[in-house]
Amino acid sequence: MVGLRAKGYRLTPQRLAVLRALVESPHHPSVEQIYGQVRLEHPMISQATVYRTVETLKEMTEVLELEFSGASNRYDGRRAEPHPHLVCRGCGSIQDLELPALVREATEVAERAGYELLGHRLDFYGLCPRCRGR
Amino acid sequence: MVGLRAKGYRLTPQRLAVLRALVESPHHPSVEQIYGQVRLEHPMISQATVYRTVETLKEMTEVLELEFSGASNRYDGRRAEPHPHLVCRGCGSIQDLELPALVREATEVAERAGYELLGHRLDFYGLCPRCRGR
DNA sequence: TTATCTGCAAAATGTTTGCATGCAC
DNA sequence: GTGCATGCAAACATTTTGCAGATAA
Repeated sequence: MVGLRAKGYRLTPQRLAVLRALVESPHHPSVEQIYGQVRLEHPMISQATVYRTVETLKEMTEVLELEFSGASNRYDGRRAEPHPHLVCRGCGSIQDLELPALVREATEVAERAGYELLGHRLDFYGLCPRCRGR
Repeated sequence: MVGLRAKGYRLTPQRLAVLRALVESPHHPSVEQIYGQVRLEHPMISQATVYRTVETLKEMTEVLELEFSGASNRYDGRRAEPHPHLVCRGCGSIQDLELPALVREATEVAERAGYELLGHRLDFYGLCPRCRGR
């Protein structure tokens, strides 16, 4: 699964648990949330291990990291290639968007500028329908 | 200038200096860099004041903040509305992009999802022409 | 067997805050 | 004169790291 072994990494129970938590959640969880989930079955795991595993998976391009300076980073274990998101400033929820034309067009522009493109961030911040009501 | 006074804020030398540093730099400086610049003329200013001023200007929609979790946030005092950027992972340089059609289209999509839109982030990460050579 | 991984605690980083003093108005 | 702003240092939040013991291969 995901080829940790194939790439020379050891397949530890902790890594499997973090990976499962990431793949099973559609909510773009933070390390804190992954930690809480994983601890249900691995009470002895440490946050440091979660941080390290997430970093490893990021290097393997198996998760996508969304950085937030004021708050915790969030992780997408379901779609590791960069893609657009809707981020609610009220409740912190994050949902995926499908905008393939946008991504394609944007990518072309960046490359035309002479950049070797490594990734992108196409995120929209606002209030989700639920949070608008308050 | 910029109407700090008009909005009920006091016009202090520190605030003016930070504002000037922001408007004069096209490099999307960090607080650290603004601090270094401002200190040339105000040796007694503190970093806390720069942080507080930048926060104030952000609330006034006079600067745009670009968050980076691993590194310092960067600030654009020349164009406060959200707009696309090219960010070099090698040297950290940031340059503005003009993609009005992209922004318009993207905005429509987000609003169609029922969001009250507050801002967005359309950034591209890669290696600039200079850094590609290394 | 052995190099990698883990848990723990401490450190590092960027940012925010409390408080006494200073200054814009 | 009054209250907002500043400087300083301490507090904060998140993430990273050093190290000794554990474990996958």
